Amino acid sequence: MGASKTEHFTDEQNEIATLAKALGHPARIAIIEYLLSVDACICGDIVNELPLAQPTVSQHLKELKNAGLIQGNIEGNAICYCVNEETLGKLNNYINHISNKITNRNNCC
Amino acid sequence: MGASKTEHFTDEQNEIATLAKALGHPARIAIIEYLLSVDACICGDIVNELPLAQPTVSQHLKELKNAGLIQGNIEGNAICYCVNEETLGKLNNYINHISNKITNRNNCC
DNA sequence: AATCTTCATCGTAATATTGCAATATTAAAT
DNA sequence: ATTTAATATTGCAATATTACGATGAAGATT
Repeated sequence: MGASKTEHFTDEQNEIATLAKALGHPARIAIIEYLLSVDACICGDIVNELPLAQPTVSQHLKELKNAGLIQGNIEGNAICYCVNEETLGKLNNYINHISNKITNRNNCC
Repeated sequence: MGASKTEHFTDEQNEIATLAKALGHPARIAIIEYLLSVDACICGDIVNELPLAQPTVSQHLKELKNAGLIQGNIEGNAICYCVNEETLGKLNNYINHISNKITNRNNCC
């Protein structure tokens, strides 16, 4: 198949899965880290930071954008990118939430 | 291609991407949520909780296991599953960490 | 021993992802 | 107007993922 049966799951489950999936590639993790490391919006030069060809980087940026994890602003010739605080915060809240639920009361594992 | 160029990224980037990828499917989010909701190790019956066939669930469990997000203990005929606190904690720490880095100082976005 | 239960694995089809070369687009610079 | 620079899109090949029926393996039940 290859297509997920998203209709059988809750909106939240699908939403979180989409965010996690968007972060499920080292290049995209690297992009997020880079955007955060410069602590500002980045116009261009993301391609130079990654060991991947320009179309590949562009594709990864697109996926991060689709998931809402980054935003891009057209700045004349270039495009300024930055991390979307709200979306990353949503994922953060979720992971925090489920992490706090772990108790492993009867720890068979 | 279809294969990620993992060798060009740091161990941490690859590790986090692997964890995120493992959570990048609603069924696997549902599995984690279910394991946490019962607040215990679950022997079997995960298949009954999901709208997917048994081999499919087994496959998803395998991926979660490979990523280290869950553990499975053989309990006679059945297998007891529970969430691996350490691994989920690692992802939680990471997301917390990068979330805290957001400042969007010159907010062009 | 034969059967049932539980879970994993195999095989396979459908689809998605990854990566890049080639090309297109758009705005700035000349 | 041409050229340059930055990014997106297209098209394609290689590989991965998702899903499930069929089958296998191993302990439990009868």
